[in-house]
Amino acid sequence: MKLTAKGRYAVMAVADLAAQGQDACESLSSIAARQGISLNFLEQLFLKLKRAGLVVSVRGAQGGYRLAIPASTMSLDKVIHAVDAGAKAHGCTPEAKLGCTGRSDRCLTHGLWGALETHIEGFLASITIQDVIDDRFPILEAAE
Amino acid sequence: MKLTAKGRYAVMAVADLAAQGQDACESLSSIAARQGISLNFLEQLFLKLKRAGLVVSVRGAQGGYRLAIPASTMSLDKVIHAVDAGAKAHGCTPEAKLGCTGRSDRCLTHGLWGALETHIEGFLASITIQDVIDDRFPILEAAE
DNA sequence: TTTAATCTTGACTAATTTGGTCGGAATACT
DNA sequence: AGTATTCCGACCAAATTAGTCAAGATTAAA
Repeated sequence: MKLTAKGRYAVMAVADLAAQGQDACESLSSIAARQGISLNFLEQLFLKLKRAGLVVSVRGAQGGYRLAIPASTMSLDKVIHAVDAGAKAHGCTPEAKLGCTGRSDRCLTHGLWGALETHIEGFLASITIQDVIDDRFPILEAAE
Repeated sequence: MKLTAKGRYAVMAVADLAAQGQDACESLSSIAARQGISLNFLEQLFLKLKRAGLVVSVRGAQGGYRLAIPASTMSLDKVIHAVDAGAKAHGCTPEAKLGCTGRSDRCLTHGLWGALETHIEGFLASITIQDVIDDRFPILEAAE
């Protein structure tokens, strides 16, 4: 799970699309204009979002994109995973356990990073695009 | 808050040091040997850890590093912040709110990334080096 | 049937970050 | 004096990021 600007832009763009109405069909150019994101960059993002089945495209003139599932069931981790696909899990957990067992007698942080990953993912999974539109975050303890 | 290999190495190294005993004075070469980390790289990390007041150095022959505070009070976020200093906060919260207000009528993800950051930080703050040594993680729900 | 709007796709790139090395001082113990 | 160690900045290669460009496919409208 990476938390990059790309993921943030994707969330912004999807939220913008959803804010136009549940079944609104919006062109990328209008989203780009509203959110101040480059059109070409948006295309890149929505291509991945489409492949992930989060949005559907309407081709041709007057075309655009539409949500494939309701905003209230579209969790943030889905959106972020879609655009940051192939994100290598950090930590020593991937298949080969690189430099973990075998080198030192015991990798002290082996399970830790996995637990952290799980934690973050759980948090993002608990928030939906609808929550973002409504400015409502489930657990916002001490955030400014 | 960045979660990079550098931060993980730092946690590993500090945990290794702490595992040698609360007031043990260990040279970086022995830690490097045990953990399979390059000596030069470790120096870089411990320099920052020292500046952050987490460890104290003993120069000269037979010198090394020692914990500056008990392992049971050294939380992971302190360690990670120390080595990943200057980490730019991601999101639109830094000073100028780049491309946030003023461009679109409202930034939909403004508070969100801050909340996420807070959340991760809280998680890391709840775990201490002692916990890592004891292989005990506060809340390990579904992690392998 | 044109035409124009729009999506689709992959290749490319400039800048930044990451993880790490090198070489040399400074310092302190023996 | 000699040696082990920390200190510290410069440097570097590879990966990643964020983003551009160009060309093509598809469809709606005129």
